[in-house]
Amino acid sequence: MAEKMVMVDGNSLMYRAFHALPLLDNGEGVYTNAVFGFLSMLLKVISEERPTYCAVAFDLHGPTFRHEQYDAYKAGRAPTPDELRPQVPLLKDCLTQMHIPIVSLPRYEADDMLGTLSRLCEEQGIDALVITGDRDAFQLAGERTTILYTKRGITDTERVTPAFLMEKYALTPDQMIDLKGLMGDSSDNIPGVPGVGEKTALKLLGEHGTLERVLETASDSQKGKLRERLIEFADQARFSKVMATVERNVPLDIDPRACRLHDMADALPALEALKLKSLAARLSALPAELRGEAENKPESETETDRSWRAVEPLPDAAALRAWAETGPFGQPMAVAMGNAACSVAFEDGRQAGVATGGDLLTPGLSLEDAVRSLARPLAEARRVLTHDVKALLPAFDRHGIAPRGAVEDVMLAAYALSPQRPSFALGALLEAEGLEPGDAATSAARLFELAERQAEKLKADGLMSLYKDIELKLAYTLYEMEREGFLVDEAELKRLGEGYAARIADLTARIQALSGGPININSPKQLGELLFGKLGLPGGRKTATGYSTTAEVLESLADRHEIVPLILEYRKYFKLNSTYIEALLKLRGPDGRIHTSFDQVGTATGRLSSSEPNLQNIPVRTSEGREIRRAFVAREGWVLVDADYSQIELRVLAHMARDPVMLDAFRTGQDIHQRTAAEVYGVALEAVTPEMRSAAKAVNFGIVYGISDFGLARNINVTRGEAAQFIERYFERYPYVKRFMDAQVAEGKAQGYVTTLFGRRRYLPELKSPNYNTRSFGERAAMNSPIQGTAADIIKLAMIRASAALRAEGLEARLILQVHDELIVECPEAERARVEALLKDAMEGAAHLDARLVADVRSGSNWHDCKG
DNA sequence: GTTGTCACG
DNA sequence: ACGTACGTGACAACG
Repeated sequence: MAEKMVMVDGNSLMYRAFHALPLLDNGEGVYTNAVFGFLSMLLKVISEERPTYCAVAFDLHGPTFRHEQYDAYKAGRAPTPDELRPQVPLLKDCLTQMHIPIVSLPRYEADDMLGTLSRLCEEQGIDALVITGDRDAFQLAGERTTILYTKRGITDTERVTPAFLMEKYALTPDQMIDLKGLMGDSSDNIPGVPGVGEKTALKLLGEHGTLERVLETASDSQKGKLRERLIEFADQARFSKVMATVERNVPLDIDPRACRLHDMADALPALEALKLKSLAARLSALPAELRGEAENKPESETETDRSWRAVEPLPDAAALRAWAETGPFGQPMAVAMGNAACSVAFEDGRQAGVATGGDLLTPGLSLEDAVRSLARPLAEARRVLTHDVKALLPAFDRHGIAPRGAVEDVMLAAYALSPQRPSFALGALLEAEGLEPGDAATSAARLFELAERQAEKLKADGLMSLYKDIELKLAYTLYEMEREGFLVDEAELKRLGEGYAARIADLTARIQALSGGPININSPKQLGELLFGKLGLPGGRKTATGYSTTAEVLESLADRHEIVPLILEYRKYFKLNSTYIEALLKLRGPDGRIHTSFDQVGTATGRLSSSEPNLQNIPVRTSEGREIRRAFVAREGWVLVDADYSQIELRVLAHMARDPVMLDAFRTGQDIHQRTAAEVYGVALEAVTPEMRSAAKAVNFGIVYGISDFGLARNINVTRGEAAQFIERYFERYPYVKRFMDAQVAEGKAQGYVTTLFGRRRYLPELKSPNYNTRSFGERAAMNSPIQGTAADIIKLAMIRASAALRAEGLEARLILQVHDELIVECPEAERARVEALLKDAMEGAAHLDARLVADVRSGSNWHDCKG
């Protein structure tokens, strides 16, 4: 049977309890009726439902994301009665004593927190029971989520499930939102459509399914007063639906599994102090396992805290080996290893460290020596702590070391905790956790302490899974990809290079002739002087040092002088030759393959980067550049299988914003840019012209980047005013997207960071900057990072899945490259069909979004031919 | 080492 | 009144 979690809307249940019971007091004028009613109900549910986990969510006062746009909201809310208000802290104190987590987040309602917690439960296979007197929560009902709705008082309850809703209203949980959007809700000050009540709304939804469809079809399928109202109040209805939608992606720092019931009896003194004796008795009467006594503690409290004692630097390799292999204090228990140092810890808590490699404290001991010396403890230790495990794996491989114990990586942990650090060097990470970095050996020994401190933070911030299930696992896959490399056809590369060189020589001669003197075309300074000085072309001063000569500027001047197109062409070929042909030839290894390095801790958003060479920016956009991909080949008898996600960022956006229009476009397999054009221009899909689609596509990109009218205007060559109108129209058609973007910025400001679907954080101090530009940048990053970062999380999961699946199937196929939304596998011709299917499945199944993931797969003998 | 430019998603 | 699309890495030029 699945585990169960009980989660309570604290404000709602307290309010119900307060009104259901007479004003009890403890004999000293302290009212306790709401506390009593609340806890009474909670104990009853716990004893009947026998949950493993429990949490209570409270609203904080002040405006919330969902209602802040609507001034009337605050006015409509009845003030908390004077007799109730002081009971809130009393109750919270009791809950704290019972070790039941209290969940609160500024600017979010309890509903949103419960929506998020129940979603987390669903994802982790936990049944959720939501206790609330708020019908808004009905939309949360699902396969694993049941609402225990307190109808009147606190004893009269209803179990609300999807089946219940279907029977009672003939609606799905999602349609409950549409219902409220149409009929409104006076208690929440949601306007809905005037004149449309429950009856009419149910009838309309029965006919058309969604609020959007009801409104779209109103002019055709309705008549009279209703038709007019639906048309007149369409926007109000859409807005009402937005307000009625419970947010299920609130950035909670708490995980269901951290809410395990334990030691509830600790609250007995607090209950007795409030003279709530009968509650105390009922609590004591609960079966011990429900009170969570003994072994039932949450993970964080069951793990034994090890304290690592004195560091004893070792003199040399021989001594290290002696320590490691004979173990003067017993068997090694853990080994800590970085690029410049390693240390060994023993059962009795003693440990020793030694430096290796570059900053030699121990002359003559290389990383290689250290790994060899430590082969046995590395293989057998219960725990191997590393700094940058990917960099250590080659040495592990060379010495046949496959650790039996858990391998950890403090660098990856640090990245999960906070991706933008000045340095990921071990010393810097120690300092970041308040530890003194010493010499290399001392630092290595302190890896133990560092890892403990990081683990606490990872748990507290809900980042443990991101670190262990994504980053740590991915490091191995990346190592294999780097080792595998990408075969490059040298002859093809040289052939292409000769062609480019000829074009460059020809263009250089013609440009020199036209310029009337020698000029280094690669010098922006000389080029600016020629174009805007000698030739007198109109140049807008753009850079700090002189005229701008970017392709954008030159293109606008292309018709003014015949030299300009030649310069553009020269630039293109020069770039291709120097950055790609020449660099790739230099970096080809003895095996004829290019082994890029993936940086796993280099970006602010969670993406990877690639360097020496960067294989993530091999040309593709122009046909001349794309030719370079012909040189990236599969070995004889093998093929490349290349799969890329279709519109992953917009799908992520549709999912995170839960935008019904965008989700509909993806669910029905529409061309998303075409659909956007139809929405924004207000025309039928078939009436969208290529120009309209192209503009809409630019807006979609802009949205993902954190749009500004200026940026959009520059990109699609319209005035700023026109761009602003475009954006306004867009947000009218996609109000959920608007709400999502506003929420990201607000959340970033309130918390200091924004998060991806998998909890990855990006801290954005820029949001608090007094400087407009800095702050604006922060706002755009707040909108973009959750999207770009979630897409990055997803493809990382896909890589782990694909790599594991290839191995499990016993295939020779190997993943060799990732380009943000694209994965490339090299495999024997005979495996092609299986690999194509496997790769597609691994990518599409990496996450379950409301807009499902789609990956397009192609194969060929070279990278160029893998494109349609 | 910084700047300008341009390749990619 | 301000001045920007998000995220990267590599090259040549120039101080």
